[in-house]
Amino acid sequence: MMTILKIAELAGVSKSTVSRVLNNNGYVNDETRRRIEQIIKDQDYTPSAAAVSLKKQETNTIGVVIPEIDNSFFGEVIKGITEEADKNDFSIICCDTQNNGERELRALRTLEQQRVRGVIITPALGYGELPAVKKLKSQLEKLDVPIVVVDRDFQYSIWDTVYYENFQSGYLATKALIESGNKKIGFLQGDMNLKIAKERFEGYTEAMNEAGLKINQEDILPGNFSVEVAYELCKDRLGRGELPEGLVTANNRSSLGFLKAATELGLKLSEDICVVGIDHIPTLDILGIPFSTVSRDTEEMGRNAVKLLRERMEHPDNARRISMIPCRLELKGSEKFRG
Amino acid sequence: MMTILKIAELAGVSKSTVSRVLNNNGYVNDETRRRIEQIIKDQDYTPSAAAVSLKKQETNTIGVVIPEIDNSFFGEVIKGITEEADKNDFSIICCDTQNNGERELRALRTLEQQRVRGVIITPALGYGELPAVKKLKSQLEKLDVPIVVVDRDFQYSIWDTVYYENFQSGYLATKALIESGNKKIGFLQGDMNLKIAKERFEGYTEAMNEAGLKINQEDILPGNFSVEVAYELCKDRLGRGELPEGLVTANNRSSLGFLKAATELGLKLSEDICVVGIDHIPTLDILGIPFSTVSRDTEEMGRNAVKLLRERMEHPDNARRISMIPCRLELKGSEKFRG
DNA sequence: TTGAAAGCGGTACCAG
DNA sequence: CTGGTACCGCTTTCAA
Repeated sequence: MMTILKIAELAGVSKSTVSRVLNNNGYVNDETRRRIEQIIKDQDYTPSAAAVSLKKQETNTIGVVIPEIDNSFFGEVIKGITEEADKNDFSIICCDTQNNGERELRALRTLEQQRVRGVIITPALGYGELPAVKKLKSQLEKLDVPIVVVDRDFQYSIWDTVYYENFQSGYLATKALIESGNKKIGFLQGDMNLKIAKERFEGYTEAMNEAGLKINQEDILPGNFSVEVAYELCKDRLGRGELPEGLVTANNRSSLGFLKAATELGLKLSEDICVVGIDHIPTLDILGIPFSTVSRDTEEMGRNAVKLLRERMEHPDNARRISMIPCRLELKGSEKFRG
Repeated sequence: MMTILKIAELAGVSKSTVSRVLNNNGYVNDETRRRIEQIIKDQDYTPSAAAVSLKKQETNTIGVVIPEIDNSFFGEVIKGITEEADKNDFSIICCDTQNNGERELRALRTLEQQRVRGVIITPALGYGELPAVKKLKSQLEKLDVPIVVVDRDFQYSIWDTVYYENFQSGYLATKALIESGNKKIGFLQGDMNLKIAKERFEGYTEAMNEAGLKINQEDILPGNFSVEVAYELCKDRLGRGELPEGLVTANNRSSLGFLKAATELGLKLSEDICVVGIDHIPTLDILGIPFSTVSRDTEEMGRNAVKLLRERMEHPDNARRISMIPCRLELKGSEKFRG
């Protein structure tokens, strides 16, 4: 393995000089510089990140802690993160927690060992219980580096956050159904331990109240953002009794669970039931399945997370910032009955 | 920041002793060990990966270079990788290339700086041209660490590989259509610069020949594994002339492009055309859309990649190994006409 | 059973 | 403009 010393010897200079060339600081004779650069290139030398970090007491690595890397939503977020990180010469250490709190804590420990320069995290689910929240919070604080929380805010969070207009998304989705003439409208909830789930639901409530519409308790389905539970709830509820005319689903997984149940029950969108989902589902768009949603720019969430991190590195004492990602209605027809 | 020295001082011993405790090697008095362990725990100390790597001349980091992190296929692969890496205390540095050869080379350079212990890579597309292949190959060789190539093998590759039964997948998909009574069967190709695309197509050819069926050139669509091109080709071909009875699509993206075109053209599966896709599409399964595929265990591909890497680390001189991921037919009905 | 010391590959200060 | 040197945090050998 090449080292700075070997390069120096090949060039007949000291390693100080090579270091100056590498970092492009301090004075170096033009001719010498060229010669050294040539040797570096010939030898295809690149300095050891470990040595640099150790000396500088600072890495160029940021840790990313994600709950479901196989969920396309997070795939898109990571795409945005890597894109922006690339631009700033940051490397990404990627940890998937599968929504498991213990794996999450282990991931943070790994990132601590790596002395990452900052952390981007979407907390695992299940932080309804106070002790777990506190544990997470103290782990994050202990890292003592900039933190950006993405998508899922949590109780007592004190960090920069890339957040979503959750209330607004629930509100707009509901309103779209109302304006299409639906009156009996239900809501398939997310995990109500999470703020994002509560806010989306509140948006729904607000829209209903505003329109003077009654909320039927049996049409409020207590999901948890997973496909499976959404499916079970819908299969049960939509299989009996008087159906709601319209339904708002709390996220992309919930939408899929609903669609699966509806398909199995033979319910047709815009004929038997109307629906607006929160979060788009790329595959449905590709298939041309008309599924109305409230959408957002997911990659932008990733890019903004890195930007917030960088700004925090530069200005540690600035006030906490929240990058609010807007929601936009994308109506495809499933919000209203046909004809 | 805590260091081993501070821990040593707190414990009233030398850092050598603390090191022995940390690494659990060498003799340490039981009482002393307990005391040190307690202090480590109290201080929540964890050693700096940079310092350890520098001294040991070895990291516990593996680099992952992926072409489309927002493709659920690769999301699943990464899930498998992180899962298995976790078990072995490896950290993952994750690079997304978006199928861009230059970003790929940049990624490898980053991994070189990081002195990763091994690399798992699915090469970007576009390695039809020899110079690009050679460049990639020499970059990989230069790293001088174990390499595992996943999914896309490439010319002159000399590394351990997690590969797929591509020929077999094309063969089985085609055979399923044939056995369901289809005779005029087309193939929507992948990027024929890639071996995986050629082999899938050869499987199709073989099955057709074996059955004594004629291949119509106009039903061979020159796709490139992307949704867009698949869509354009299908929209064009299926919009005119005598339709093929059956079609095999070369990967998940191709299948989506086909489905989009079919939907737009109003073609119904099992009524107007039959189809078997290579690679499953989770969303379709969830939706209960009957779409027959030849599938594989994607997460297993990721896990096996890490396993191959580990074995190569232990036995650098073993012969090259290929972990062949089997394909299995999952018929949902779209392979045959109804009634 | 423990400690002292060298050294991993860089950076940065200071002297020349 | 260049070189010598100390040091970052840790492991490992050697001596005690």
